[in-house]
Amino acid sequence: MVKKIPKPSLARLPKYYQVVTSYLNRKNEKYISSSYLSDCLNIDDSQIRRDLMYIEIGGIPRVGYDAKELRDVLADYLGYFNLNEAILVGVGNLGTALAEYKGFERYGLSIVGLFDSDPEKIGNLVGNLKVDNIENLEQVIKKFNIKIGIITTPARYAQQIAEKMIKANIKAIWNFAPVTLDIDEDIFIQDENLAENFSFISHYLKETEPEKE
Amino acid sequence: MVKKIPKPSLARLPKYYQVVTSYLNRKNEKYISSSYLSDCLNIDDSQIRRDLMYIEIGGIPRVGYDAKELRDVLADYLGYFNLNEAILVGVGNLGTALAEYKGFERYGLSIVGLFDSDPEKIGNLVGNLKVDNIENLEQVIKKFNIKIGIITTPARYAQQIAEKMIKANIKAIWNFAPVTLDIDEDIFIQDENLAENFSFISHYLKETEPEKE
DNA sequence: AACATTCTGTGAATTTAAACACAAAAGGGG
DNA sequence: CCCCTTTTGTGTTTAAATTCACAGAATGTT
Repeated sequence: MVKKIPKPSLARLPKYYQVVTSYLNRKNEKYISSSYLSDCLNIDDSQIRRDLMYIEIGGIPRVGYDAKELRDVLADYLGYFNLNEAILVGVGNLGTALAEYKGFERYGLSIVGLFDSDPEKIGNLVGNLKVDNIENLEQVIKKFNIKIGIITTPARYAQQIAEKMIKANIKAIWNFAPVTLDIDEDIFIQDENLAENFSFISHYLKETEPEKE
Repeated sequence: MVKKIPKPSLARLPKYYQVVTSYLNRKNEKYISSSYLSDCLNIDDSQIRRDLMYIEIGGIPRVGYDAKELRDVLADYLGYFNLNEAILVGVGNLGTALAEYKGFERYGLSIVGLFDSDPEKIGNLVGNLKVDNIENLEQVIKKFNIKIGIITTPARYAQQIAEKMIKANIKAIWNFAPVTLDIDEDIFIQDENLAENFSFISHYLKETEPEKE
């Protein structure tokens, strides 16, 4: 068996996908080289070749990788060709933005249900979906065999929502609430913490501009 | 001079901040230990102690770290006490969500200007800010000496917006557009690519459920 | 058809990060 | 006041990721 792809390599694959896609849109070239990708992304070229060996694609020496094939192999490997239906809990600003965002479609993500506990919101139309009562969450997940749950609630509700999702047999959670979910089951959790990422900027600015003492 | 903090360590600090903050809100304890943090976050306890040595805080053997002090040292180190004013370009769904999001305040981030090129949007009120014409971007950045630019435009505009920001002497860019910005200047770029992060989920689901062949 | 060039694929070396392991410090209990 | 337990701080080890370096393949050129 082939060695499992390391996490950092997996994290780079979507970047390759992005570059090769835009390359195909802009240029009329059949092949793309690791050095081109390297220039676009500031990633060592041997690193790129090594990453591409994990997914099963071969390049041609002196020529490069078949660009269309590379794009499709990446898309397949990353699961973009699969239909990934998700439900979202917490129809605030962020939840609404995600629900209405069109950019996910090409990655196979389709948000098919919205839930909230606020009576003011239940029944409202967001995008082309009606906000459903959180009470119905488990039932809907089970009925439609939904695999992905997106949590955009305030932090204090996230844990209990996650537990409900898991009880309904969800497989992966995309968590935008700023808490670390405490989960025993073998569920895939992807945490997305905007404030956390802002810290990099905040710290950088503090480092570079020590205005006071 | 003390050794520079490694990127992975820096990335963990906001998590410590989050845990110690909630710890202080919930419990009435003066001290917090690395093993407690370790349990909450699933991070090796010696790793945590090593991380905390980069910021200048000392713990007490057999007792732990002073929780309030830890929280404040983290906040200071991460720049949360600084006022970080930012302008945002691209008032779509995501831009609106970020502009209206209250959660950034406690990290010192304040969005003080919104810009768009769409005449339909210019003049609209989003949160308590009026959307300004993109033409005025450079002028406003310079006038108020803004350090942070947030890009939530479609991918194809991101590069040119970034260049305008840089011309106006911005210091850091938080880029939500799914492109790699090509920048020579010594500017801090923080890329935020939701679709990219969704790939982890997508790939996981594909791995665990090989439905077809 | 020999040669130069350019790109892939991959062992080997290097660098970086994480985990282990334990001495030393602090405090509590008998 | 001595021993036991807990927790920090850190030298050392292990593991992982990245980079180096180069053989070998494909192609163009003279």
